[in-house]
Amino acid sequence: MATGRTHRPATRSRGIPEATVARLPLYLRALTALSERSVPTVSSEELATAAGVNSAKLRKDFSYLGSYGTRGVGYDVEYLVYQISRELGLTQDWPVVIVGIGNLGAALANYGGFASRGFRVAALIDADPAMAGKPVAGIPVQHTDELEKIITDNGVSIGVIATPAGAAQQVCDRLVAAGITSILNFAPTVLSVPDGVDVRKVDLSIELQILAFHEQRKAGEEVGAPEEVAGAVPPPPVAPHRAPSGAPGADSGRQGPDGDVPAVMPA
Amino acid sequence: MATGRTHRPATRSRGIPEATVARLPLYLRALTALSERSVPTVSSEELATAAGVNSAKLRKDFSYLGSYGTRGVGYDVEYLVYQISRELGLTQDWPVVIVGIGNLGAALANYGGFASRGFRVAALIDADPAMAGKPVAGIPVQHTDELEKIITDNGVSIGVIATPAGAAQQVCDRLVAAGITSILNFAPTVLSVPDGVDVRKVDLSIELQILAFHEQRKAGEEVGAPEEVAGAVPPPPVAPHRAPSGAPGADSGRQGPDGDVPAVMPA
DNA sequence: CACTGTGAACGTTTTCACAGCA
DNA sequence: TGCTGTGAAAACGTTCACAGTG
Repeated sequence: MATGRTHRPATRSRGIPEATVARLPLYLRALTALSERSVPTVSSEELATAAGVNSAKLRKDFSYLGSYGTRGVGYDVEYLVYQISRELGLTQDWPVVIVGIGNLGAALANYGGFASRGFRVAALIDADPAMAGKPVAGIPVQHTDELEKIITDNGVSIGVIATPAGAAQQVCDRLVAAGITSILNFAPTVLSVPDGVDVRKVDLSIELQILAFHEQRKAGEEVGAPEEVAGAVPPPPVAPHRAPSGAPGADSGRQGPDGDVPAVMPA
Repeated sequence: MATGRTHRPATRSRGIPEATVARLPLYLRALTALSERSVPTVSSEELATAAGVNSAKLRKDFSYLGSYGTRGVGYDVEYLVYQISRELGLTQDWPVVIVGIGNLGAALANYGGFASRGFRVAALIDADPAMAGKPVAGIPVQHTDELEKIITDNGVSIGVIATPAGAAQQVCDRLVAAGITSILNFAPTVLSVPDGVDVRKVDLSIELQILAFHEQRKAGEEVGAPEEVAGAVPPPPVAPHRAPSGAPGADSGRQGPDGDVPAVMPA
């Protein structure tokens, strides 16, 4: 999952559950595809399949938005596209700044999926003076010094952080001070932000680690017993006090420099 | 959240909850940072703060792994690093292939966070013959024709898909046929895979859409009433049958070509 | 009749609060 | 005393199953 919120505990008013909100973009994607193929209506069953969920869940989700379907028929594709877009706030366009134009930042700048939804890359910002002025995805990179001015002048409220981990909190603080209230963080760090600022994070290596966990499980099962993989390692029995110093493999491939830092490339 | 599983409904045996598994990498990252600063022990409170969760959750999570702490003291950093690494399967190294070497694929290939955990980029694969042989991040790109051979020869079980959406399912099928059992999907499509294959997805534009939703909420609240933003749009009252054709703004910025497809660049 | 919309059952995750131990 | 480990409660999310309706 890749999800770090910062939210008032109980959302007041006609609250749509977080889990539902997180699936709306999925439905929207599936609906957009249907719309392009000029399909006029879908059943919850069909749409659910296209979105990779089950139909009960989809219907429950839609029930939070209102009654947009027709019993016996299904949902009108165009109408639903519109309703979901509106609910997600995609009927307006959102200027976005990307900070940290390394490999990842550049990839994000070039990513077509942003523009096709309501997002517009308003500026690219990097700390490296040598990058200043260089165009990436047709947009000239600007220096970090300009950060506050860029945000104010363009009325930007969403920022993307693609810097190395070491720079992320500092960049975050400046973004927030400049008026940003939503942050998408690609740097492998926990950002601390004041109340009222939303942070979502995407951590590439975390996703792989979760896969590795399940992969390991599978490997274990193949052998037969769901037992600890035989010949693994002697886990220090009770008191772990001084145990670690000798824990075999504990330090194996864990090279010191590099550790957590690199987001992709020093920005 | 970026999360698409394919799992046996109820995990048998000493099952660690999915939610806990998803947080282990977070704890590991925080612990690794402490380890590098030679901090010997942490309390659940400190570690929780560093990982961005609350301490009750962290202690519950750890309780699924076993009793690795010392009451009145806390957790031994090195020992916990080892235990969590082992639980996640990071004490072995995992060869990984990346398919689709566009901007994003290249960024992933260069990403330091993979190597620093147990992951090794075993091969880069792209459909473009012109890319074949070109080194990216020091690794020569190989042509898709070699896909099956690469996977078999290297015993790869984890694949990363960074192709455009249109190619993703096809690539996925070949990966699975070749023996891959875990996939990290960056293409904005739902992949269908047989049982026993895990898929996790990361969709950059979905994350932004979720932020936009909350951002819109904030904007609405500022004005005062948690009511529908005034002067929004006339939602067709009851029967939505023919409504969409005229739904204002429904087709606003939604340019036809581009729609869902571009993962970043035609691989 | 085929479908949506939804209460109610169920399962999972989070949080609370405290007993138990070093 | 200061912490962990954990039952029990509460919150949240999913699934079931069917009543309601175009």
